[in-house]
Amino acid sequence: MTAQARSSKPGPRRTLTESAIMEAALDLLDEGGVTAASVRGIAGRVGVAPNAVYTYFPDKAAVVKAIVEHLLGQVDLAVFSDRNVPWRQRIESLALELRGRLTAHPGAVNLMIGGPMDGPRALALNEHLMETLRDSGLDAGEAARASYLLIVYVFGSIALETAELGDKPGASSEDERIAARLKGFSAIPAAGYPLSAGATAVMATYVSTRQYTWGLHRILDGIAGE
Amino acid sequence: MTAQARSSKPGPRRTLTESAIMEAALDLLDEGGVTAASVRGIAGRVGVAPNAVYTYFPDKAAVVKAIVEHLLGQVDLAVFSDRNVPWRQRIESLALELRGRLTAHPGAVNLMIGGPMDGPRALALNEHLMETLRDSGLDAGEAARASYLLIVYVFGSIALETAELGDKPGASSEDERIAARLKGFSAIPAAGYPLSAGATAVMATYVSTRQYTWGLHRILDGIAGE
DNA sequence: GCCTATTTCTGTACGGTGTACAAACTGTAC
DNA sequence: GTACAGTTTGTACACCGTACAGAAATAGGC
Repeated sequence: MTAQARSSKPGPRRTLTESAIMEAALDLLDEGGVTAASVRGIAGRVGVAPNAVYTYFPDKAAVVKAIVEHLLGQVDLAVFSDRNVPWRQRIESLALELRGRLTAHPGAVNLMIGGPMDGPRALALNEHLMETLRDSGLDAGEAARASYLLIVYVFGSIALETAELGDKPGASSEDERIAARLKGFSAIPAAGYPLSAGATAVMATYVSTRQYTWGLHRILDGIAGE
Repeated sequence: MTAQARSSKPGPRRTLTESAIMEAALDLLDEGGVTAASVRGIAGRVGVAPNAVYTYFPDKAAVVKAIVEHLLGQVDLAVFSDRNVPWRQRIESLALELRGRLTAHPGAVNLMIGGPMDGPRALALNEHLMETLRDSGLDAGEAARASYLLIVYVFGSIALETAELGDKPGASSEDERIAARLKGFSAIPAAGYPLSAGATAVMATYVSTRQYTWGLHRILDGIAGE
């Protein structure tokens, strides 16, 4: 409200910002998984004492929360609000976009599962999903349940797929993740792994976008076909 | 092979067993969540020095793994192998049984998500799911994908539902968990929460078995209806 | 009977974590 | 120049998982 609002505060030239901390944390998360993203590690990467972080965030959980919200914020919800596009296609786009954004940072996804997803971005995403489901002709109750189902599927699959690999650095692309997942499943033929008979094959399919999309279609079939 | 195989080893009278450690850990998990289930806490509950645990388990991860396998072992797979029962009904029973067993120990479920589920019991469960899906008339590839979808749903929903509450003690029954979940969502009317319009309502539905079953039916509809 | 081998448990310690507290520093405003 | 306020650091605490050496206790061989 006062006229003289600018960068005119006492104190030393600040070498730290919220975004610098978040970037460093996300880098560490991508490189070394959840174990690498310690407060000391974050501060060290920015070249600062560990406690300096607490000037900008009340605790480590707040840093995590900010990163999660940042990632969810990269999903442009406006694109999926076009009511000329059929609702199934809108949901599918959203699910694939979300998967793409989040599996690029497996370590961050691992952190999501631990804490509550109750930030503004997470709630907005939920809200949008509800809105789209309303266009499907479902009543409010069914739309709420379908939203639950879809959220479980989208986040559940990402969670299960990245949980095992979240702590291992360097497995960012889908191919690398599939390779890492297949390692240790000797019963699986090198090529065409989804067709193997045993449970090991199922474990291996966890990481394939193809399976993900198939499952999404089956869910949408189930929702629409009633 | 030798005839004199009995309890005839030197050493002091053991006050510790694998199962005593696992029981103490599970108790702490139920009471105080993952943070309470520390090695020091486990040992303290049994009345022993922390390092004594390492006589029976190589590390803490092994304790967790043993607990997970123990819980999965409580699910009697033989009951679901009756081929006279329709495959959909068999899968539904399995999913509900699993949910019941696991949501009784939210803290343990939280631990499951972190580590790989590659123990004998987990693989057997997978195998059984595959087998049942084969009876549905799907080919091997589709059965594998459907298995993926179902595993994601069953474990994903449990994971998402219990992640937030896993660290909070005393929320073991479904009613308590719903109450805890609803706390903080002021926009939700006290009764009939699934019908509220906003995303908060969807968040609240996470904990209801009704939603869980509804989603399961929609998935089975999607799988069967093609 | 003692002696010895073997197993279980304890004492202590190391490096790691998140974080609280007070002091030191660095800049702006008067 | 002096006072003030915001930023960063030094130090410390309680906790974590766990490695290592030694003590306690019991079995079998003589």
